[in-house]
Amino acid sequence: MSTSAKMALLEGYVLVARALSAPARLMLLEQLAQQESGVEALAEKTGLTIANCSQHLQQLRRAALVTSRRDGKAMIYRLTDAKTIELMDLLRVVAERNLAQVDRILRDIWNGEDAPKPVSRAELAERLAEGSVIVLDVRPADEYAAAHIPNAVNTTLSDLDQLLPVLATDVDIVAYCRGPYCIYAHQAVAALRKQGFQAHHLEGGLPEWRAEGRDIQIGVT
Amino acid sequence: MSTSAKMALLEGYVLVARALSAPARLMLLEQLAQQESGVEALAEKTGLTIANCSQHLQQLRRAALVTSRRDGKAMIYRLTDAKTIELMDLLRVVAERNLAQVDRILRDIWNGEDAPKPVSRAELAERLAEGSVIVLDVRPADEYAAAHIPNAVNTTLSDLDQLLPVLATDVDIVAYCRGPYCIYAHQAVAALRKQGFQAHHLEGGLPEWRAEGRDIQIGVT
DNA sequence: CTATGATTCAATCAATCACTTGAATAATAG
DNA sequence: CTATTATTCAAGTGATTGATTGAATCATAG
Repeated sequence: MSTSAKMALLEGYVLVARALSAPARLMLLEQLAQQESGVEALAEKTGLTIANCSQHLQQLRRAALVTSRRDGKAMIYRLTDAKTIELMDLLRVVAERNLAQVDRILRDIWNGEDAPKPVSRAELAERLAEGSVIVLDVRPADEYAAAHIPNAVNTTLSDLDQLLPVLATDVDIVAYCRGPYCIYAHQAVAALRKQGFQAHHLEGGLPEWRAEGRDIQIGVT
Repeated sequence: MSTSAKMALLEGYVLVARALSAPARLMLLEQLAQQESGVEALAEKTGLTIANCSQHLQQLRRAALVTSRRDGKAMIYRLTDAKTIELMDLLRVVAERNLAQVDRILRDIWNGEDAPKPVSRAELAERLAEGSVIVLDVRPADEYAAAHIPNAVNTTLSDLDQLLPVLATDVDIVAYCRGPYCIYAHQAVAALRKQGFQAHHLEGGLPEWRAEGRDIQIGVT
């Protein structure tokens, strides 16, 4: 019992770790951290086939990281526990601290310079109230439509160039995307800074902003 | 670049998650959280063959969770970063919160009752100073010999029965082992409570106690 | 009750993993 | 230099994983 209980526990931990050890599943979890979703929506967002997506979701469910409920003929998945987001975040931190491979990719985004310090949510809220900042939402249009920070301008990385001419050069820009796993905001900030803009990225993403109960503009579902 | 950079980052995170997804490697990390060690010592502690242990260690090194240095003809491995311990701990918490399978094993240890609240390190230190507590070190003898909490009594689970008759029934007992991954202390406390003793387990284990700079009795190396 | 549509299951294949065995490397003792 | 000891490498085996395809399930609409 002594050793076997320990092994059984370890196998439980391993089940969770295994669930996090496929890029497809990390993408699914990132997406589910935004909002609960059906299989088809998740498949489209992640670029997986529906059957494959379904199987990854079931693997996540086996590890109890997600739960599902039926809504008509659709199955809706959601995160079981917000702790999972913390776990993914810590996974990211450990990887970024230790893995040269990851560090290099992040450096590439910033063209060798150090990443600028992120803007805290409290600071952004304050500056939003003053109106002394432009907020950029670098997520797909449908996610922007569902919910966004008030007065945020929606753009994608590829459309950013078109937006450049109309942006004021003397006002700070704060970009955000989905959250810590999402690098759209980083890439947008890097591109903006290259053009001479005063750009920063928001700490975390929309889910974190929302979780703090901050002001939000909700669209039609 | 946009998508491929993201995929490359995800693969980095996956590398770390994969490193945590084998029981053997979790055992190795738990052991390395105690102290840096050579391959042979680790193999013996974990019950792995030396070659197998070496390969797991290299997998951990590939994920940059451990680093190695040479000492004479021995390779000494140690944790790269204390954050890894946090990551393992959070992995444990998520698994225990969500996985019925894990919860059941823990319940089995406590015979269906809820686990008693652990004793904080501050509280134990205070009561040690008063002398109003018996401390039980439920780790293998060699680890006890290397370092232990002052005045702690060393025992193993199998030897616990022999110790029972000599223990005072009117004094609280606090048991500890390696840390959060180690369930010896839990099992010892459960056994003691079954016999009517006032037993609790220490929050964390010896590494945590040590990390706080608390009093410790160090043996010969 | 039958048809429809969303999701899951089942079967398959290539790739990877954990483990074992035996040989190869590297540092020290004699 | 040679023998010894600690560790790693290399090759092989069985088991598991991720992805694909097509069939099967299940709740609702008609």
